[in-house]
Amino acid sequence: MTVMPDRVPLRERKQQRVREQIIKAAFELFAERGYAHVTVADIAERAEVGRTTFFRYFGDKQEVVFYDEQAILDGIIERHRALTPERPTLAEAVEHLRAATVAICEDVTADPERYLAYLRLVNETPELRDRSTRKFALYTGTLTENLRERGATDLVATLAPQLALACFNTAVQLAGDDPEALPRAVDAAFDELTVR
Amino acid sequence: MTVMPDRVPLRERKQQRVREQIIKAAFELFAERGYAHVTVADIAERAEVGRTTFFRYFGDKQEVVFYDEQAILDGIIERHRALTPERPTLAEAVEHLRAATVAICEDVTADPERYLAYLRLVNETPELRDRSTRKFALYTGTLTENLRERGATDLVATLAPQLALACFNTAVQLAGDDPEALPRAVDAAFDELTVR
DNA sequence: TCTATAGTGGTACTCAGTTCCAGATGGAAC
DNA sequence: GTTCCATCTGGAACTGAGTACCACTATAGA
Repeated sequence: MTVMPDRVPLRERKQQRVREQIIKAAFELFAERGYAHVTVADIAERAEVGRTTFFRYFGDKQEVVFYDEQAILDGIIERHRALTPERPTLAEAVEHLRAATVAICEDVTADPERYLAYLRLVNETPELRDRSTRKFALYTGTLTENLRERGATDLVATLAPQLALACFNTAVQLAGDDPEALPRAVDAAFDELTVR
Repeated sequence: MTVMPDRVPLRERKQQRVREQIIKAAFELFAERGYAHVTVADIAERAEVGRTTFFRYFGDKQEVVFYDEQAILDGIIERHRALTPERPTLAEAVEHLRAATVAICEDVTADPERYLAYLRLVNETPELRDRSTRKFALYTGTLTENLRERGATDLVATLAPQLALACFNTAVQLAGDDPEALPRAVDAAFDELTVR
């Protein structure tokens, strides 16, 4: 998934390994006992690192769940930045976000097993649901900045990502636990939307 | 604000007083030092109750911030339930939600001082932002149920509240710290939205 | 006035998250 | 290989949120 430049220092490879160990240990334990019944100490122990190290790699217990998603969505934002036209109307902005949103869905459901595990975990844990929406707010915020830089009006720049998010959330709900259905559901939601 | 039935038992009146004391103490302290630098023990002490009692009244430290909002928005949902037509199209559903959303804004900004204090508090505290969005998700969920009961399709029932929320969020961002501007901003956002 | 019941607050606990520090380790220079 | 520096590690000790338990008190109702 990540492209390795030649001559990766030993130190960085080691850190990468530790990060993966922690994520692996965490997801195993969450699957076994559920998020609430796993302590950070448990994760650290199974990953064979100190508790302190866990917090150095992931700011808090929740973050370990979202580490992957971060990378995927960063990529989407990058792609979106390149594609958005100058001074877009709301309709144009929404149309470009539709493409980006469908792309997100395809990335996210590329590994259906993992996606479902993630979905189950987040759905059954209120804290994680909260955090998940924080992530999304962060992305809409970044997309809004992109649109402003491209000369969109304040209203367009703010509203377009919010509408896209609304369609995405709707699609996630409607698709339920069928990853295959997600991209089509996104399209269906966007189809209902005709903006000025 | 709340209608008192005659013959309110002493016990209940006392509990009401305690609840108000806690809320008052909490908002005072948050204003003085910021959310993060106030402990639950501090709040309990100023409200002259035990720490245990705080947690009995409000499940956690965050909840005390949102106690009022809960009541206001419950009212809106009640109102919405009464007004929604049978088998609404997406356009109809959105139009009714526009009215409900404007009403929310008017209620919320009825006391501008309080609204601004609340806004500042939530904006500067990530945890509270998270929790706030959870509340909203709860409302969209309830509105979706209402719409389903009224015979709306799954897509309409799910999408309409999400779109309304998108407009609301957009309006809050655009209005910034000017409570007066909020209802107009909501209308402006909805005006951009033409649905099938 | 008496009694069942519900609310109160204190104590002690678990766990998340932070701070500090001493020791280990990789990288670079010689 | 040796030395030195910067960085990473994990342990210890701490704060604060949230929970469980329990003895005490005050209210409602007879």
